Amino acid sequence: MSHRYGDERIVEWLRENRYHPRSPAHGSASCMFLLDDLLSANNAFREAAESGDIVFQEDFDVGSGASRWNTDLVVGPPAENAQIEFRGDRAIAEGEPERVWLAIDAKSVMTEHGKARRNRQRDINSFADIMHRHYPGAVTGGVLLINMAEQFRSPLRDEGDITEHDRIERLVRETVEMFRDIERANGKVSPNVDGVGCIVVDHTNSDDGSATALVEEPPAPQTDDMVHYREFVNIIASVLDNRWLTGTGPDLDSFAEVDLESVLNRQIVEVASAASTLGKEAREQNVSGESVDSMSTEIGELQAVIEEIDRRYGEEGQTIDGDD
DNA sequence: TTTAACTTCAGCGGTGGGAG
DNA sequence: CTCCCACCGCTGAAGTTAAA
Repeated sequence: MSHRYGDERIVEWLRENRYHPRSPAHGSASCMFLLDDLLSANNAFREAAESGDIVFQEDFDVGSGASRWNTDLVVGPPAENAQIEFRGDRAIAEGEPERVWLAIDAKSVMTEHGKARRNRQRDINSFADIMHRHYPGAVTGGVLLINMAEQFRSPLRDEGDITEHDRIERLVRETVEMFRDIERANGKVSPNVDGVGCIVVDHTNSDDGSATALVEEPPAPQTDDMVHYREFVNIIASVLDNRWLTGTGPDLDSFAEVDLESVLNRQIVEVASAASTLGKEAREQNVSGESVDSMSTEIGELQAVIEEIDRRYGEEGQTIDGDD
């Protein structure tokens, strides 16, 4: 049996459930489908999940005050005393993560596209920013459900008040472009989002819900587009793999076996993470020796990685062609 | 168990600025 | 002037958690 992707499954969900804008149910469904897609797309991710090295949690709270964010889905290594539970036939257990390796926010633009898309764009940017402030190396992604039906029955409007979307094709094309244009991290550790996937559907939300369909022809993203849902799955899986799952960390003995660039990136994440903890303690004027030690250790390991890169590929270690 | 209090969410509409 | 559209913050039902 071949894997069924989240874009098809969310359409089926819309057929079988009543969409309500005030409910987080559709967002939650999207996230679980994406989780299944990632488990299917990447062996290292699935193996880590099956062995319980990583767990997922929905509605995960990050930060406090103005930089508070409730994240739809996070994945990371489990906390020390976490209750871990495998449920159904999903290959990953649910539980409290110690750190965040992956964070996903699901959003939808079903009607009033012109206004809603701006709001969702802000949401995605601010989500990625806040997430990275608390978990510097977190891989972040947004799943966007975009409606292309010409008519839409909003449960928030009066009975019989059906919204007519004139020029819906243009609206959807511009909405997709807007999410494509959001700045990407491109595999680097950055405050930007790593990927955004747009799922375009035709959903009137009236009683004949059977009409709901996945839109695959333009203006829906095409297969090579980075906002195409399946491309998005690949991007997220790949960054996740490179940053957290490949190699064994900055262990000098294993340098020969792994890609030094991913070791370097990963160690920078460790330094940033330690700096985040130390900085917070400094702000609260309550610095622990443990945090200072940890910061020093991580910087030392970063130094070791840099030296190894220099030793292997630096000017001293190889014949330089030509003159200067 | 039921009920109440709280949080979250996409979308609604008032508003103001710019174009015609 | 009028018309249009983007911006911004508020809304209120669904869902969740806590209380009774």
